[in-house]
Amino acid sequence: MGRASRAQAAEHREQIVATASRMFREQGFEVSLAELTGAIGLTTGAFYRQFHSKEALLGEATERAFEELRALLAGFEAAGDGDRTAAREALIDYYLSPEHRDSTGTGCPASALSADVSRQPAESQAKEQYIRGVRELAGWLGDAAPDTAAHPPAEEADDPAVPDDALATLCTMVGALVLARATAGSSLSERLLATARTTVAAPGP
Amino acid sequence: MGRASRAQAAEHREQIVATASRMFREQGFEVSLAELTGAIGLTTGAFYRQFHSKEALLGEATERAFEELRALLAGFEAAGDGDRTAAREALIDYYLSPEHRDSTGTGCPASALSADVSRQPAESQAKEQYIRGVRELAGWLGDAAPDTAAHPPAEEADDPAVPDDALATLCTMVGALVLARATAGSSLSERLLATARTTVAAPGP
DNA sequence: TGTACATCAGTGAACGCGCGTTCACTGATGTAC
DNA sequence: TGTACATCAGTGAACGCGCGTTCACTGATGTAC
Repeated sequence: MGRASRAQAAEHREQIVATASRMFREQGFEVSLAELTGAIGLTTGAFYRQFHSKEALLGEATERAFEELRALLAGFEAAGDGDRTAAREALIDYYLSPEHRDSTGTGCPASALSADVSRQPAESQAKEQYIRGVRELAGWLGDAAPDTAAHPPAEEADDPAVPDDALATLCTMVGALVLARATAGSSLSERLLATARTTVAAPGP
Repeated sequence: MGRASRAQAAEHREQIVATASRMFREQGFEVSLAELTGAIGLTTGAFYRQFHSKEALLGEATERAFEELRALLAGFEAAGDGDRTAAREALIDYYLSPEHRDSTGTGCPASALSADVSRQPAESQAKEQYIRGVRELAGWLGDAAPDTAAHPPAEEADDPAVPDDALATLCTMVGALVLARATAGSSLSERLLATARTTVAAPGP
């Protein structure tokens, strides 16, 4: 191929992170560099011109996946035009849909990467990015919650931006999605999604 | 070593399944046969005297993990001495404890194996065993639910043994556990467990 | 109960393969004049 | 604006290694008489 231009090299780096972010969510962190770089027409040698190691990519790809989620949330906010309750409901409808269940690669990394991140060492970039991303997602759910006035004052909690009911809602959403994916093909899968939708649509007492 | 007796061979098979059931939950299905058999003092050659392939082990190990869960549930029932509400509360206390979070290998396979099972083909033994196990766990939660009288008649649902509120409770429990594991080491982790415990202890409206 | 022999659980080395990583090389890109 | 040359993104082959699986072999176990 000869030497690519700086703009092309930057674009290749971008493609590697974007593709890794998608393939890691679909198939886990064990996707090989050959498969990853092959998907965008490069060889593994090119990878090492851009990254120090595969491990370095895990962190960047995790960060990228949560950036895509952030853009999705912003889209729901924009569509709601200031109505945060509507934005929250739009997210929930998407999150607990069969479409989201069946498109892991472009879906929520809090669900898709949970097992891979659990097996990463405590100091890893992937884990740090994951925790930051989950905190942000829970915070968004809290900001958008219908009963915002009921939230305790910020200084009472460890994670001031995240009220308890938002955490509980996130647990139900993530649990429903990971269970629906693992049971896909059985009647349980759709029921899990539908039941969770009903549960989180109306916040508990 | 020479030839082992039939009883020893059966015991070795038993050990392989039990060890796989634990290691797969801890590290995923990608644990190597060398590491697995090495953990009980055998070589990979011995494995193939007992199993047709690694894939065959995935199904048996998944089944075994859910058998261990069934024994745990039976233990809670026995301890409750007929009080199923107490048994349900005991399971929830265990399920959403830091101890359960930190002992994936001996913990609930519905949470520990969800990602691995999601990536298995639809017809795989592992997936079939997983679905059966999740249905049983949800059914147990439904049987033990405090408001049993409120359940709809059996013929209305796809999975007659599993009422909706048991599915919702299971989603919250599994979501809390997988998120707590992925965020272990951060303050979010304990909060997820504690919040989920409060949420599922008192069933919603 | 003892002996002769077939069985077969487990060993250990080999197989082809794909992994992450490295590196000499290529040749278009970017720069200095 | 043109020319000479240094830079460096990407190639492709190689590296050591571990993977799942196979198989000739060992020798204690199980069985037939």
